[in-house]
Amino acid sequence: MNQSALGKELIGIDLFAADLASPERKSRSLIESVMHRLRIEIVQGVLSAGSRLLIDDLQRRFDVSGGTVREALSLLVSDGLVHAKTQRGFFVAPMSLQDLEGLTRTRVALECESVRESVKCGGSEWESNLVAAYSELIRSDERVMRNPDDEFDRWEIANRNFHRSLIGACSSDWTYRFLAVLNIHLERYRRLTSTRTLPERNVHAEHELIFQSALARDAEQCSLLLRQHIESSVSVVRQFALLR
Amino acid sequence: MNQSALGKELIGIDLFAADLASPERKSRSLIESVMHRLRIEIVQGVLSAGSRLLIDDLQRRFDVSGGTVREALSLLVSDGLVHAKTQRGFFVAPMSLQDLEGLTRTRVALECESVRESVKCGGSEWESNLVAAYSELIRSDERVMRNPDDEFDRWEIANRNFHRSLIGACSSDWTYRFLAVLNIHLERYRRLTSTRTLPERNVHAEHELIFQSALARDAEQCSLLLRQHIESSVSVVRQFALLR
DNA sequence: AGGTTAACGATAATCGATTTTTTTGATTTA
DNA sequence: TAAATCAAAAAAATCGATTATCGTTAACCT
Repeated sequence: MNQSALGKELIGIDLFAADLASPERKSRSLIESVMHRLRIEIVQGVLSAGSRLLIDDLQRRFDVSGGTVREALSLLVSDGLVHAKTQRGFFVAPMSLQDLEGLTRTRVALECESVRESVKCGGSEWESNLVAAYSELIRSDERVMRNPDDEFDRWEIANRNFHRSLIGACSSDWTYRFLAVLNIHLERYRRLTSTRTLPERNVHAEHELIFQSALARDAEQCSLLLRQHIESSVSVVRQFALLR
Repeated sequence: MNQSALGKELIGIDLFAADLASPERKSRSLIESVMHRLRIEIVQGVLSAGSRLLIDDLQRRFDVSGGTVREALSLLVSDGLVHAKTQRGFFVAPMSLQDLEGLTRTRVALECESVRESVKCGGSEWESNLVAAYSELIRSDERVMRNPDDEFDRWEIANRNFHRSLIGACSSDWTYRFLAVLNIHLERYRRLTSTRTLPERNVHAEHELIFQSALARDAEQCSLLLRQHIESSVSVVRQFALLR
């Protein structure tokens, strides 16, 4: 990665959406630990969208003081998973079809523009990273076909890495940051479609076309395919008719 | 505005970058008040980029408890003005040329894509809002020529409103949110070019062309002009050669 | 009955003190 | 000299208790 540090040691928004539960995420403080646990519970839907986050409850549940809970929640406001209203507490960010569409449109804007730039100005390092990420994704594709339950999480990581390396050449820390936020929210919607079965539509084929157009340095084509790829994954979720 | 509430009452990121000091910003809690004051000091450079934010100092300076300061700082992590590192405190977000470029690239991606959509699908409401915002901007242009010092802040607001109404038809809450974050950071860079004199290059003419192409429903042209407009405003700041 | 106020329980906000952790600077050791 | 050690000093993290605010219900008045 040619990126600057992007403050791996900074706390706040989560840059590694997919591997939420990865083991090496050792928390160095109670605040961080509570923040992390809350994030998982929100993304997984244990704490349901829109519901209130009562300090007292959480304080008891996590066996920490109120202040610690409040600070963890305040930090979670960063990635928009938690909303805060003055004098009336914290809430899990609500979900809605409108929100999902906004999420997607914004992702399209950022990711498609970035891939255009990357394809144009990506060097050999970008190219080899991309190739590596793609072949890892294919391998993961096969594995996940064989036994979906065990491999799904790893497939998601491979998928995310592929998307990241597509835009790896040109995007800024800010773009990364925002895409990370969008991703963690999108993951929340994906988990709503409970069944972790692999999508019926041929994601695999879509990836292949995107990959090839990137290598062929066809920026416009690549961007277009990527847009369709992203947008079509919405319609899958949309079928579940989220209310509001 | 056709937007959903976008939680005006939510605290966290600041959606009204320009009118930081506007009077009706009554804070309903100490946390909010401290957060607000800190935000102003950071954007204005009173607290310099990269510097440490010591709890003890701030606690004394604002005459509140440490916990209150910590929570205010944690909330400021949302809009990236404050960085937090576990067990070693809070910092003012650093500034660098690279950061400025990333900020700009990301803004271009979001704003240009949004304007494309808006120009395509904007209805009469969008159009009349745009016309209103533009004419207000012209009026502000004139006023600010006459006496720059007094009117500058108001011009910035008019300018921001013009940009917002350009993309008003189609963009999502997420896009708004991100653009607000980018804007407040860009404002920090603008203030670095101390002199609040109006830009030499003809911003006025650029705005006019953008406005006209929007009304003419020439999405591509409008997007292109907007891109150039945004990018050229960077080079102004760039001259000041921020180090690091 | 309709609306206003009063009181109370629940919850958020805030503080001051205490405990950990990091940083610093002097001293020792290889 | 450079690295390692260790003991304050500084700062962050955390807690438990207190205070302020909100929402709801009950009493009250015309």
